[in-house]
Order: sequence, then C-alpha cells, then structure tokens
Amino acid sequence: MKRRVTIKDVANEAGVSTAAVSLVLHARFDEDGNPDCRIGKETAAKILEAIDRLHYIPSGAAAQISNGRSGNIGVITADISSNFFSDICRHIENMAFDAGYNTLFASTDEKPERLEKVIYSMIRLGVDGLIIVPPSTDASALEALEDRDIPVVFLERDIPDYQGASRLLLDNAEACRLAVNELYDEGYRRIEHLSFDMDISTIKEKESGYFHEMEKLGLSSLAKTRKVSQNVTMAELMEVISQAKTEGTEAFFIPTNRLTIQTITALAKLGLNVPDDIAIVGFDRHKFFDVYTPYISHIYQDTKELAGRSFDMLVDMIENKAPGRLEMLKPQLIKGGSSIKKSL
Amino acid sequence: MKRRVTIKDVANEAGVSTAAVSLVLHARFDEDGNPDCRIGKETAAKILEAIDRLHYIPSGAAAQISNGRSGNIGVITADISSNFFSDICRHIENMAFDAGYNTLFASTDEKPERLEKVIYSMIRLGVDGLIIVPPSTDASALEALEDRDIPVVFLERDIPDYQGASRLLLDNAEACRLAVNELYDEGYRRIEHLSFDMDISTIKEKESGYFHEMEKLGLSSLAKTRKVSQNVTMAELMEVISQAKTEGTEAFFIPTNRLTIQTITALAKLGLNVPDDIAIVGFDRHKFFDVYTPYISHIYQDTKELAGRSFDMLVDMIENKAPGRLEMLKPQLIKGGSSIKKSL
DNA sequence: TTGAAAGCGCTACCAG
DNA sequence: CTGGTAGCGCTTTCAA
Repeated sequence: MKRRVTIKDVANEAGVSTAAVSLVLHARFDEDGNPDCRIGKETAAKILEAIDRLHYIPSGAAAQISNGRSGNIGVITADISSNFFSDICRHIENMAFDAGYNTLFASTDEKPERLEKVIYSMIRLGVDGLIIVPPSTDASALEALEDRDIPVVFLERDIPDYQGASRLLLDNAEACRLAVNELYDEGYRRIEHLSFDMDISTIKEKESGYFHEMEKLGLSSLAKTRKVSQNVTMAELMEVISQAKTEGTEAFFIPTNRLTIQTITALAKLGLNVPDDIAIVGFDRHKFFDVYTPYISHIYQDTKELAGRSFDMLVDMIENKAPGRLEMLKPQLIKGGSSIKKSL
Repeated sequence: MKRRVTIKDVANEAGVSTAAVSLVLHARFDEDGNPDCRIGKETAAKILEAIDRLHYIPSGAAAQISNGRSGNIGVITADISSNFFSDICRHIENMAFDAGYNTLFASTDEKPERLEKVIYSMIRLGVDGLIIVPPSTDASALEALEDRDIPVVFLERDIPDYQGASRLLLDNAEACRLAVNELYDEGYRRIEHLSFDMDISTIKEKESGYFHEMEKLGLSSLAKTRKVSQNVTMAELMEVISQAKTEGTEAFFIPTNRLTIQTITALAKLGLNVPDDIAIVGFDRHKFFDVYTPYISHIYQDTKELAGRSFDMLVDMIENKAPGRLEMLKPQLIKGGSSIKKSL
C-alpha cells in the first residue's frame, strides 16, 4: 500500500520545516520568483522543487480542520440534470474555479425533505457558503445553517422566513405583465395560466401576478389557472389540455420551463397547432427552442447573469462578511411565433 | 462568532467519552434501540439525545484525516450541463447517496489540460474513487491517481494506456453496424459520417466502424467522413451541410448527441427536410427528440444502466479492492422517421 | 528568515 | 462494556 505524501515528506526532502512548506504553498510569486512571505527566494525554490518531485498534493481536509475554511461552496438546485439549472451550475463551477473555490453540487428533486439531508451532507463535507434554489418556502431545513452562520444565497426562489440570507430573484410581477400583455396585444383573450401545483415562492408569485394582470386588462371573468402535479404524466397533461381546448382556451401562459416543454410535447401528440389552436408564452429558454417551429415566445432570465451575480453575492458574504441583501433581475420577453396574432 | 459543535461537546453533554460518541455515531441500531457496538442501550440513547440537542454534525474533514477514507466519489464528465452527462451524474448521485457516499462533480469541457486540474482538485478534496469520461486518450493527467492507487472507472470512453482502471464501454462496432445497416436497408447508399474532430477513443472507433461497415456493404467508394470542430458555429455547420447536399449526400450517421442536435437545427435553418433531403441516424437520446418531427432514429445507450454499472464497478474496487475489469454495453437501435425509406 | 510545537475534530488502539 | 490518548496532515503562533 502506497502511503500518502504529506507536508512532512516535502519538508524532509527540502531540508526545511513544515511551516516553511505551508507558507510557500500559499504564497504568490513575483516575476523574480520571490514569494510574498518571509521565506527566502532560494529556500522557496528548493521547496517548490521538492513538491514537484514528490507529486505532493496538500490535503484539503487537513487544511480545513486546522484553519476552519474549506474553500468549498455548495450549490443546491432542484435537479442538476435539468437544462436551466445545470446551465447555472456550470457557470458557477467556472467562476468558482477561477476564484479558487471548489464547487459541490447536489439536487433536491424538488423534495423539501431532501433539502435537509443535502444540507447535512454539505455541512459534513465543509462549505464556506451555499447557493440554494429552495424546493419549498419552508425554512426549517435551514436550521443547521443558521446555527453555524453559514452564508446563504437564495437563487430564483425565496424562503421569506429565513433571516440573513441574500437573495437574487426575478421580478415576477414584471414577468407576468410582459407575458400576459404580449398575448393580449396579439389579440388573445381567453388567456389561461398553466402551472405546477407547488409550494414555491416563484410559482405563487407568478400565479398572483397573472391574475393581477388579467384584472388590469378587465379580463377577470376569463382568468383561470390550471395546475398539474410536478410528476404529471404525459397522458394526464394531454387530458388537461384537451379539456381546456374544449372549454375554449385560446392561450397559455406557462411560467415554468419544464412544463413549457412538456406542454409543447403534449400539444404535438394531440395534433394541436401552436399558436392557432393554443398560443403559448413560456418561461426560460431551452436549447430545444432553437429547433422547434414556431419559436416559443418566452420570458428570459440570463443563466450566466444569475450564476455570476449569485456567486458574487456569496463570495462577498464569505470574504467580507457582507450582510444579506436582496437583488432583483429584470425579465425580458423574447418574441417568437408561438404567440403571434390569432388568424381568425 | 459561533463556534463549531464538536464531538467533545457531545461527549460532555452526555457525560461520556468522545470514543463512545464516535462509536454510536457509526453504529446501526436494531428495533430495540440496541447499537451493534459495545455500547449499552441507555448510554447510546443518552448520546443520541445529546447529538440531537446540540444539532451536532460530524466533520467529514476530521474523519477523513483520521481514518484515510473520505466517503466521497468523484465524477468527471465533459460537461455537466450536457443532457447526456447530467443524466448520468444524476443517477450516480442517487445511487451514491443511498450507498452512503457523497458525490463530487466536475467538468472538463473536453479540454485535456483541464482534466489534470480537476483531478488535482478532487484529490485535494479527498475521493475514494473516480468515475471519469476522459476528454482525450492521453494518460498523463492521471499520474497523480496512479501514484495514490485511487480506483478509477472509465465511462463510455477509454484511455487504453492507463493500467489498472475499470472500463464500461459501448460496443461501438456494433453501434456502427446497426446505424449503417438501418440506413442501407431503407434504401440509402450515399451514407456519410458526420462527426467532431476529436482525440477520443469512441469518436475514432465510430469512424473506423463506419468505414468498416460501408466496406462490408460494398459501398467503399461512397464512404466519406466530414468532420467539424467541437466548437463549430451554426454558420459553419450549415456550410458543411449544404456542401454535402450539393455533392449528393443522402444520409448522415452522426455518432454524437450534441452534433445530432446541432445538425437538426442546421437542417431546419437551411430549409432541408428530414429524411427526404437528408436522412439521419443519431447517437444517444435527447428529451428534445420527443417533440421533434420526424422522430430521430438513434443508437441508444441507457444512461441509468451506464451510471449503475459504473458505480457498482467503482464501489467494488473501493470496498473489495477488486482489480480493474472491462465491461461492454450493447447498443440498441431506436427507429424513428428520420431514417425511413427514401421516397423517390 | 526560520523552526518547534500546540492544536483543529475525529478515529482507533489499548488499558482498565 | 467503557474511557484515555496517540496520532492523522495541516496551520499558526511563538521563540530563536
């Protein structure tokens, strides 16, 4: 069995103390090879050589235990295999890498009870901070984080009861305004809201935003929401849609990306045309939109911006002990053929 | 500043030694509440209570440092935001979770030089084993793993020069046979191979497999491969395709998922029809296929099986010191409308 | 400019 | 059945 190469081995090899090695390990060097710490240039060079020769890689665990910082940040989303979230994860991974952090990912599967377990794992592993897309508005799973003063950024969705976190949220009222008005302006009236039945801040905001807009347009009497379970089967969704079609629905505002895709699929299977049979404004972009005809009109939030700003907020909290703050992201409407004027 | 709750605090709170706490922490309990270690039922209960009261979470770092095992496995893929890989990651995450392992993810972006950095990070963090989708056939980035005898499983692609790893690979010769023959049987003759220009074992195997099949069918004179950079732009791809169309290409066998999607997109933008203008057999499934018409014929490898078998192989190596072994996965042809008989 | 040594939280061995 | 204690690899103070 091979033994781990430790800092001691390096110290021996270079004929110095472990302290010197540690110092050099964390030093930055100027162009002459001088470290920015109290170690001579020659000594430092000897040490670097020894590190190289022995293929030494310091143990993060040992470092973590002795100085309290892990250099890890955790990212908890609903599902890392979903398009929208894995995109965000990827951007965070890149930024974190450049900033010298490691990124740990985990998925909740939208199950509140998994959040607690995942947080437990992350704390066990050691994280300096966490970016979380909460699967519900329930704050109880975060107790362990509060206990430990671990900085948290809520991304895209909020847990209003949890104190001290930062938040990066989409202006959902504005998103609803854009979506509903787009359909209205193109001549649709029986505009319905189709969404998942979930206890998530954004889902709720979008629903009330929708009703609010319909009211402003004087369409309260036509306003209607249809909700499906997040595990909805294709057959069930098709049933819901044909039911709607029978009742005269003209357009759907679908405020989640996954359901947008599923609905398009269901419409295709039902042989219904977009937008002639049902017009659509969806939410978030999907690679898939590029190939589908007509192009799906959607509310767009830039994943790169989402990732970048949430990461910056987190690092600010970790490194500068910045207090939690709230930031809003402005949604954009991307127009496509799925919401163009009804041909009568 | 709040202080970490440690095993000592728990020991004090319960009035026992840290050793007792550690034992209880790792014990399993039968239905009577008896731990499977030499600790009395009452003592154990007291300890569990203390753990609960103090919201104690053990430090993985400290555990790792004292017993050498991290309980982590690493999964390195090309890009965690790609459909195919994130699917695999998700399945591994679930299995690992159930088996008591944590999963660490990282992406190489198909850049060989990033593999080395990512492996460095993983070793730093501590991993008991690694599942790797290599970005090239170059073994040099894995030196650090060899040094440390860290078990490795290559998934889907191989690095033939690296000794001692396990491998779970697709039978690419069979995949090519299925794909080319499907097109041949449907009446296509000018079947071309469209792929990325990359130094990856599977890409090369698929290319030679394609030529081999064309030869067996007596179509050597028509066999042709077109290669594009993995960063190909839509404009470039469209150019390649219209060029091919001009030259009389009837069908493409596209042995990577991403390029399959990109090609479909390009065809749509060029106003070319599938399969009448160009027939297609792609590789790997994409959610997107469900909505696209015609359904894209493709070679299918089950991500869940890929994930499950590679994870099992890895755990076997970690826990039973099993030697590296090679396993093959049989591809399947899923028939869709994208390869049906040419209408003359 | 450098080294010695005291912990960090935990496990595992050994003595009771 | 239980507790004391010596490390694990690293960082960081304190002395030299």
